[in-house]
Amino acid sequence: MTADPETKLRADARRNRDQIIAAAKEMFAAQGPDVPMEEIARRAGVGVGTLYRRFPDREALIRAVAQHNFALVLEEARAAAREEPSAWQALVRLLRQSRELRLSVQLALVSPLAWTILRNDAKTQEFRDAILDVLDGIVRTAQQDGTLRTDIGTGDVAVLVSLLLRRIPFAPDEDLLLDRALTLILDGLSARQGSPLPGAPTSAFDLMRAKHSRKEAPPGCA
Amino acid sequence: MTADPETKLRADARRNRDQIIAAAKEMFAAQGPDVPMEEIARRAGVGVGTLYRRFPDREALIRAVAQHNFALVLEEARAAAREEPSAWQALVRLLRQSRELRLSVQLALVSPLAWTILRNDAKTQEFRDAILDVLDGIVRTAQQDGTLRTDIGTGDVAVLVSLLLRRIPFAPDEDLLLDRALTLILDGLSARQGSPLPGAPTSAFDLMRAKHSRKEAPPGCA
Amino acid sequence: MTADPETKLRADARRNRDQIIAAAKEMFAAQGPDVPMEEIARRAGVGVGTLYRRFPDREALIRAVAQHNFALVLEEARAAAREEPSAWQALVRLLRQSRELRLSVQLALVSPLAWTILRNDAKTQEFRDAILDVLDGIVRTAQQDGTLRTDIGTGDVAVLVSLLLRRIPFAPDEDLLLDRALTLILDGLSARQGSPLPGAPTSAFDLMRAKHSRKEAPPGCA
Amino acid sequence: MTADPETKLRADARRNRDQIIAAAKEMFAAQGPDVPMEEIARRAGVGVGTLYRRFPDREALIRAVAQHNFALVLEEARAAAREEPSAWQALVRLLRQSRELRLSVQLALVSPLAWTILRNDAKTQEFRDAILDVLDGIVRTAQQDGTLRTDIGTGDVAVLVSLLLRRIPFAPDEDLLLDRALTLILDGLSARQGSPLPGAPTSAFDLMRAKHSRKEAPPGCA
DNA sequence: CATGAATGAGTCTTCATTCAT
DNA sequence: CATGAATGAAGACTCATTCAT
Repeated sequence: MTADPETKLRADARRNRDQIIAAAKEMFAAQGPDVPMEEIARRAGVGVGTLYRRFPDREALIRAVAQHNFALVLEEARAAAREEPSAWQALVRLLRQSRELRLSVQLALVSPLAWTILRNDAKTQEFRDAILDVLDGIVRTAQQDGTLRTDIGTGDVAVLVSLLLRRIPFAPDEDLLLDRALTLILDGLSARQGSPLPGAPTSAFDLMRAKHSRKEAPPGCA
Repeated sequence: MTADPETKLRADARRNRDQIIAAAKEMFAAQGPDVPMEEIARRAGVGVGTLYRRFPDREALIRAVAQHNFALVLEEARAAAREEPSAWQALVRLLRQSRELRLSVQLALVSPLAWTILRNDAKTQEFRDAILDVLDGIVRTAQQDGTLRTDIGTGDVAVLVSLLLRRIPFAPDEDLLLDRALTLILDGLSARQGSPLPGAPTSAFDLMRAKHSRKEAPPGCA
Repeated sequence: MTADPETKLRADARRNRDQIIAAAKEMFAAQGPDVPMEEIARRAGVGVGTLYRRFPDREALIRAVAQHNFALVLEEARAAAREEPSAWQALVRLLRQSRELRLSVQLALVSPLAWTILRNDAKTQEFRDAILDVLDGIVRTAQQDGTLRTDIGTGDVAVLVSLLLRRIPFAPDEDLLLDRALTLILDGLSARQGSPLPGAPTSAFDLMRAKHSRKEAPPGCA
Repeated sequence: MTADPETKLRADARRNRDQIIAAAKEMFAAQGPDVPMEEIARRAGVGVGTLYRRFPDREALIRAVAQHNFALVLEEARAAAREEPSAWQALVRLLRQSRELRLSVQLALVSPLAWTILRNDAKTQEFRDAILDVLDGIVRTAQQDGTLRTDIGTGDVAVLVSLLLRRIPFAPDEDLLLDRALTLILDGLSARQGSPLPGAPTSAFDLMRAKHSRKEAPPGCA
């Protein structure tokens, strides 16, 4: 639909671009978003010059990596909605898959720098909204099916997703731990029960609202 | 009970030390653990030299801030265990309070650098273990009271705590959202119900195990 | 025959490298081995960055300068051995030339820092040994010719060489003074006479032995 | 004769002063004249404040250490002249002793910084001249005795002394090596023989001349 | 007076970005 | 168009010196 930079590139140039994004993704994951540009270039097997030709500065690279990741998540979400027999199962898969995407996504969430950059990036927001859209469909259907509590909204689910994307400090066997946490959370989501929740169901729109307050630093920034 | 470096310091030196930690805490929170040392010094109202006299390098400062924060959390946990009428309520308070400590704690969790530093810091580990100890008492009591699921362990609860310590990307009204998430999670923890969980209850000890594998980089590091 | 780092460099890079070494040599001589890197860079007509690209730190630069100098001395020694009609004359020329190399060599001998660095540098040791080798040939021949005392060894001569490499404090007309000292010393070396010497002739090997005790600080270090 | 700062000091203050000079002498010898002032203070067992009360800055400390050392050398020279049966033997002892004073003196000769400071220090010059004076007496007498070559002057001897004050780079068994070198040099000095020397005998005055060109940087300085 | 805390200027070193080859 | 060399600004850290306790 959109993706200009991905089209119209000579084969080799295209390959370079992909290698750079892959390299950056790994290094961002491992060392945070301030790894030296030169190291990214080296890992990608190109010179710095080439990197800079493709991405004019670090911000552009961060944006590109984030978009790339969000696109994968969106793909996954659509596949879940499409392929799973029930909305609840789609939800389960989504939460679980998201966790698997953790390693590639979290990079973008980790640093206040990246945070600010992405908050102001239109394309990233579009992806996010598209993902929320898909999630919204799943949530509503699950609630109609009677499998999901009706006192919650898509936003609430999104929040839980985002929590599950993080690393656990110092933990051995992180995967199993997160798997168990996921199950506990799903139990909290199921229709069977109900502590009263504070506030009103948080809609997808509530989260999208965020984009109206562009240019803001993350809360807590000086 | 308290650490050595905190005692036996001339009055003014002591005050400086405190101001530096406070300043670092805020700036780490706002900008991540790589804010210029000079800015921290400025915010603390001292010269860089003073900062370096007290903390020989950035690592030492990060450690000090982390220890300071963990001490607060431990204090809170003990207060909750002591003052609340039931273990369940202690647990609820703990989860909620921890969330309030979020801003000060997360700083330490955010960067791969900080991660590695703290993973290898003995004093930090001691604090963590002490906190897990308190939590362990609460969890066992709540399970005996029949308010907490018995197929989970202290470690599982700790994981949920740590998840709730994070920021939510792009979210407006973060506090309300996390409050709702907390409630959902508590519902998942309550004794009323039970999806089968993968693995066995994760004990406090399971998490403490981590300390045996010192010196390791965070998983994902190259 | 020549070192690796000197080859395969783009023409301009190579020129820069040479200029940096020349500049460092002069400034080390004039101000000691702790002149600001930036001044060296300025004198070489490059930015600091360039200097650091070529020599990762001060130590590397010191090593490079020392190797460069030792290579010159070795060249000189070989020329003397090759071109002079007698071994004695080669010896005289060597002692005299060495004195001329004083300005460039002494820099490396002056500071405890440089001392330690070079003592642990393999390439520097190789050069030193090669020089001793040439000297050894000259010494033995001169002794067979009956022009050089036979109760001394190559090491003894080397010691005298190294003494003549130094500056004389506060002296006006340093060159003439050293020239006279050199003559006096040569008189002491000539076969004509002989006070008994303490110990046995010091061989080249005796000096090379030093390399077995690597990593040692200069005698006198705390 | 002169020494004001050494008089009129309370006993403890005096002891402090001595300890500081001793500490500085050792550290200058071991690490060069730019060791941190604080380390000198620590080794002397006093606070920096005390050090600075006694010596307003590094230069003053360097001067004090140098004067202290020169005073020792002067003492030695006088003792040699007074106690030895012949001038030649006094000369031998002087050269040998000087070598023993090496460790304490060389510190002052090592760095271009110290060099410049001392060259401009009147008291240091006085000491040097007094030493040359004593040496001059010895030299003249030895020449009259017919034991010392007459084509050399006191300055020539002084140059040889100063050469023997240095360290030998990388050498094992430095002491024996210098002992042998000393003997060779003495052989060059003895009256028995005579290569023609360049220039004229260098008098003590020739060396003293240096003080007329105050404020000059060491030859070779930028 | 002694002490050691505070200050800040001075260096080293790194890295984003530009540009010649 | 790719490369990697050059640049210089920015930040870490040290240490001489001053000054409050």
